[in-house]
Amino acid sequence: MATDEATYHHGNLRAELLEAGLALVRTGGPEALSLREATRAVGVTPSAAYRHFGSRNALLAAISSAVHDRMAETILRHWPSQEGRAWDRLYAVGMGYIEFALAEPGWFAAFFTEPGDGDRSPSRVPPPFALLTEALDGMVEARLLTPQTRLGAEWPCWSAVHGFAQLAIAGPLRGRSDLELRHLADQTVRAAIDGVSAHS
Amino acid sequence: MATDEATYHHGNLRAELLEAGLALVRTGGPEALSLREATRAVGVTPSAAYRHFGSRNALLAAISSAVHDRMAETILRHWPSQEGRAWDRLYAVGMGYIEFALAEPGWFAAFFTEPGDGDRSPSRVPPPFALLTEALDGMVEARLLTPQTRLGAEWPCWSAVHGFAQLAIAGPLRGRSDLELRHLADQTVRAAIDGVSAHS
DNA sequence: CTCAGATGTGAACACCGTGAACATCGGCTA
DNA sequence: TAGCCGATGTTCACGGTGTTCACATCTGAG
Repeated sequence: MATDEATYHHGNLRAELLEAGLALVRTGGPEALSLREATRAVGVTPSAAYRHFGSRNALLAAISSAVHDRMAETILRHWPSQEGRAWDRLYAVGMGYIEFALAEPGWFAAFFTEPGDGDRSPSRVPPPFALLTEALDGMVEARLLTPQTRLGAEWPCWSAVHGFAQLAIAGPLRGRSDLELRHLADQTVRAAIDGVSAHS
Repeated sequence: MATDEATYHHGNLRAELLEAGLALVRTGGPEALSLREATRAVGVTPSAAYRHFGSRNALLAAISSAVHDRMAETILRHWPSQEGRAWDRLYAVGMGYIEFALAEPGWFAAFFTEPGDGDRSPSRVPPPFALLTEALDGMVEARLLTPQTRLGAEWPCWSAVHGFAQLAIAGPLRGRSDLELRHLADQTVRAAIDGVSAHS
């Protein structure tokens, strides 16, 4: 629909601001999010944003939440469908996490945003985390993990993939070829899985 | 001394700006670094900073580099002195990394800063990384790692500790008690070491 | 049909990074 | 020793930012 209807009331400003913000963050990371530019993009005054978000940080938090959802969708797209592939599922969660981060570095940089001041949305468990716990539970069912080693296994796993993404995007691994990054990611995810199941 | 930063003419603005910047970043992270506030703190005009740093980002890069040095010092303080403690050394590197991050979250947030525009300082290998490679080489000498598994082992290790720090500072682990964090850090570092040495 | 609440506007404030022209001062050379 | 040149710091200005507050406008419930 063409957007030249000059109504005083915009209609769904909140959704469009979120979308404009997502576009800004996508290309430039969280630093590139500008309230003024986002409002400019949707043809509205800067102050209008404050009817829907308590602050720039609140908008950023909403963006971060939307990014979590998109990552979960990406991971689910690579989700092994058959039963009895517990190891493959855990591997897919790890590699999916990293692939999303490499494909959308700007979004990934906004992954952890502290709620801050004017944020009203309830902080929830990030969807990718839910997939990780599910995959780890599957490892126990498949007897690849004991209930003992299962305890707290989320954190070594999440740490490994999140850290790798950070190293590859902003750290000393930046600039390496996609092929090399994919190989190192594979090594890292395997090491993480081996690490949590070492004494099983 | 080959150090050129000492007293060109009058004061040592460069060093004092760096120190003021370190203080700013320490409490508020990289976002809190303000060229104007740093110059204000040392009693100088904003533009004066541009005689020593090409841009705000260049100052931030210098700060980041200084933070790397401080972390390396922290790690070295926990360095097992005796020979033949290869595993302990690797463990100490990992735990030292995490402890520094938890103790100085503001500094740690500035850890990876892309050089950007007006930055002239040569990008070097971060000192903590040098300690990691040294510790891993020690693992090979102690036959706890094969030359085969040694290849690229830096990345799973660094990923794990860096990711854990991120999760604990800005991510879903924020707010957990120090005791719990220390326990999870221990678990994560052990898993990382087990992971890289799984098939040795 | 009315009017109260939700939504968007306009102007203003206090910051910020950055650049250009100008002032100052110390060390090297003649 | 005189004098200049380059390094250092200042002054002023520009355009950008988040945020607030009083005001204008629209919309839906009674």
